[in-house]
Amino acid sequence: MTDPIEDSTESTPTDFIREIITEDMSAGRTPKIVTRFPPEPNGYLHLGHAKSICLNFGVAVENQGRCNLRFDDTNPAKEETRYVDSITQDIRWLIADWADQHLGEKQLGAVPQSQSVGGREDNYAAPASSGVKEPFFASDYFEPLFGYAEQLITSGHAFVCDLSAEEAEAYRGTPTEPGRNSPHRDRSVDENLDLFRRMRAGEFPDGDRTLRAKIDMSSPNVWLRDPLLYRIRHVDHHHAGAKWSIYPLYDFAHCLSDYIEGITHSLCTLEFEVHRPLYNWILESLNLPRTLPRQIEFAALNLAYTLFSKRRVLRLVEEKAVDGWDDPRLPTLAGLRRRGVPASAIRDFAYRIGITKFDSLTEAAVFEGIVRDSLNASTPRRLAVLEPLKLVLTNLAEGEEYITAAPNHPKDESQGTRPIRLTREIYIEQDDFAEIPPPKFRRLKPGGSVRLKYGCIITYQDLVKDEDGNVVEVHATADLTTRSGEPNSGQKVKGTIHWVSAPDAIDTEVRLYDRLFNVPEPGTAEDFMTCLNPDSLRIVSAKIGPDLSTAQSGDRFQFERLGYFTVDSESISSEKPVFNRTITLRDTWTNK
RNA sequence: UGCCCGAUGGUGUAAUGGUAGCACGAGUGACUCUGACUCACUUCGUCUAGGUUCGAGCCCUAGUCGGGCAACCA
Repeated sequence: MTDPIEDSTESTPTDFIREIITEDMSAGRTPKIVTRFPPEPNGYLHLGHAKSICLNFGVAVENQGRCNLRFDDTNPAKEETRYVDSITQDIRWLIADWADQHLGEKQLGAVPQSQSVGGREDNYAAPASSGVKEPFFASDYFEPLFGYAEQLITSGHAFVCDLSAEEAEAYRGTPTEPGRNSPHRDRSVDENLDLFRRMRAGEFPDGDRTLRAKIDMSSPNVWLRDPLLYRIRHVDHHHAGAKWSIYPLYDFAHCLSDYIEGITHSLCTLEFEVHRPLYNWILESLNLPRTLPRQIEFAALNLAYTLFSKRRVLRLVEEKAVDGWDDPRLPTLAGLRRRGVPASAIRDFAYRIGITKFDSLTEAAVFEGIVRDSLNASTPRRLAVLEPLKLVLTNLAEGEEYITAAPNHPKDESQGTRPIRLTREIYIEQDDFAEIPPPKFRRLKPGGSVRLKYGCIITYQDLVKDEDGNVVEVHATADLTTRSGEPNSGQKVKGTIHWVSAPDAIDTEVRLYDRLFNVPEPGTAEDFMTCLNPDSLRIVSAKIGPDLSTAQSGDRFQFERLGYFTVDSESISSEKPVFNRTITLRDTWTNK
């Protein structure tokens, strides 16, 4: 395989971030591009993360660089190992065979090495080139981070503050009013150092003291008003263990984690824009020997009819609106995978939407169109009937049968054919018959004819109703001379419908997924739980043939005229495959 | 009533002082043993007002509208 990017259906995108990076490269500001994807292990990855992953890995691939996977795990109260595992798995699935060789990981168990750069001590977390690897963890940097905090104290850039959370908030002022200096702001370096070390030693209870940067309480940017650097938390850490009773906050940990890993471009979403001066302030206050990373912000993804926020998705899970984090209706990577969406479709989508600083709302049709495109090219075709109606071909005898070789793909002959058996009794889709048809109805109706896909042309004869007046059976006659290979096979009729032979038919569960919300922006509603689409999941008992009954977990098919379906990965224990509908075919008829 | 950021067809984006283009959607038609795919055609845009310039979507000023920021979250 050549450059994997060239194998994508999309050409390499250009955007303002890639322009900056290209310029930094050509100006010689950095010999190699290193980016990072820094998830917090407190939830599942979703489509919004995929945009960031594809940006960070894309930039790395295009510049022969590297993208580190780093867990931003500085808040042990909210983070869990199970999320570390799911995130790692999701990323590997998304980037495998595309950017995998650009994934930066470290040697299992490695911690940053102290090295001397230009006579100054430095900490560097090197990527592993071979051996057993694992992702990077911000929590592996707690020791050097502590050292950097001591340096900040020593140089008069940080102090220990005894204010409670409520007091600190009151001292901070408001966006329009300046804050006031903490009464502890002018402690001596020695006292600060002593207090900070005792914080680490666990001498004080949670919330008793904090380490704060000493910047400017009257800054118009509230993030520069002596922001917190460390807080006391007597909790064990899922990765670092029971060693710590103080934990660094995002602003302190993130910029230094970037630095320690040699990140050149730290790409994040727009809400961190106002943090950038602090990001730079911390790094510039430390007299670090290597080139400093540069933070650049871009707009997060918003997709119509869906929600990304972890808090909200968690509520959907907890209140059982969906069936877990990998529910196929969720925009989580795990959910999309289970839904049958290929990783390549998600990558194409990430490229297609572009990178800007404009807070946009992407139409659902963009994503859906790309999923259809990616599935259309090579997904094998099958016939399946979702809501069966019995049809009897009255001119065929019981036991009479005709076998046709049906192509597995209309444009890819290399996929070969499979046998299809036409018999006296078959099932057709309820929607494909109308006793009183609407205008331009091209399916079976009284007095009309249609073609059975891969079968022959049939002509309506009569119907059978139950006592409630529902059509329970349709009778028709088959013109066997119109079968493939027969003299009249070229005969035209207005419609073609799909069907399954009754003796061959097996009942199996098919889950028809639709959008979870019925409003474009559920996140802006008073309560998004009131916007749930009651029909987001419909379970039907469908008729499938023998060519589908042995399908394996993860297999994908197009059920002709219906959509794309995949075998549910969580239902493998049952003898028959359970199918999830990935997406319908484009439909230019139903809405007319 | 502070600071930061943004604004190009219905939507997402490109044009980096020199012809406003692409994709998706929508509409119409062709084709069709999938009302799919494919193909053809059509529709539709630079937030406002000034300024600089031979020339402004792009640069400057002011305004309007939208987003973000005052967690011991990230």
